[in-house]
Amino acid sequence: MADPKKRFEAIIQKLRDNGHKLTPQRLAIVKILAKSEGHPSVESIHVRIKKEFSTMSLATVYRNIVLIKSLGEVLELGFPDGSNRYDGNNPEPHPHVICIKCKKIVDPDLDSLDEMKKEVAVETNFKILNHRLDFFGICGDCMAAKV
Amino acid sequence: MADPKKRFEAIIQKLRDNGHKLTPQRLAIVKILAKSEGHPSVESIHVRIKKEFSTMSLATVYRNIVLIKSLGEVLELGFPDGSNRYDGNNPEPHPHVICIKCKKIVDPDLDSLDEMKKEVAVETNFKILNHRLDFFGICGDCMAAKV
DNA sequence: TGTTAATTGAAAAGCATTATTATTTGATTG
DNA sequence: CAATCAAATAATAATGCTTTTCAATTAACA
Ligand SMILES: [Mn+2]
Ligand SMILES: [Mn+2]
Ligand SMILES: [Zn+2]
Ligand SMILES: [Zn+2]
Repeated sequence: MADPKKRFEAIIQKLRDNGHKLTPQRLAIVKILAKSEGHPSVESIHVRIKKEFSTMSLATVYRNIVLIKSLGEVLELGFPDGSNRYDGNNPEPHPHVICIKCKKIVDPDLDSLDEMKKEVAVETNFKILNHRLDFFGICGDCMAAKV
Repeated sequence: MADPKKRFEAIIQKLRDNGHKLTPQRLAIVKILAKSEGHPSVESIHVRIKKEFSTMSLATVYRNIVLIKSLGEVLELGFPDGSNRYDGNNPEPHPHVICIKCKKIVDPDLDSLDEMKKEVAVETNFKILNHRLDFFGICGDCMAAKV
């Protein structure tokens, strides 16, 4: 895991470099994304910030995520059911392990993926630019909690 | 690739066994899914069948896909942008290679995934039940077509 | 401090999918 | 080979998440 403070600074600097204003709402969103503990959703970001800024609009969270995404500083994990989770701590594509019970999302250590990518490129004659790998299952906590 | 005729029969039999009627609309949908050439979308299935049944409703395509999915006879590839593609020829989870230019979807041969799944299970203490692996890139045809 | 373009909040619009409902129809039975 | 009836269909309305709109606000810069 990258240092959240360094990630925060890096994202802020990127915003500055591209001529974007640093509003309190924006800073609050970046702060949460820099850590991305548990891979937050738009909704959970909104709820957390509302405690401090009661007028914070959901549209503002969406808008800022679109902006930060366009700068390549947050990884969006969009799911077919329409839900989205974010990782601003590590914005590069990487595998995820998702608990279908408690919705926890974890970053596993896996290095065999690069080799796999090369295999696929050779076999299919594609130029591979990106990838997405999700494992779905039940986490240890939820297994233990089962009756 | 499985034999489309055998897949067609298998899906039809599954429908019969579960007490579902075999309507002409349903048979037309199953026929396309059994082959799943190019991993069709709801829209492309609808367009193809409309040529024969001009009154075919889009809702009917959706309904039947939900049904066939519930019987485990089609794999749904849902994308974050809301689009969906289907594979009724091989309904088990498997990797896909997707061309971002022409939207072609290909099934690569990859066997190292099972091992990876075991690694992840051990490392994260999850019980892995399912997975999704997509590679995004540009296919040979689109590379060649580039000016 | 004043100027200005970016950003915001609130509400409306957009859009793929799902639900509703009246009508039609496949399958079963005798 | 009809009659029956639950299942399926077509058409349309509703849903729910995300984006857009627009007037008001504000960060940045001189
Ligand atoms: Mn992650
Ligand atoms: Mn496939
Ligand atoms: Zn869990
Ligand atoms: Zn292509």
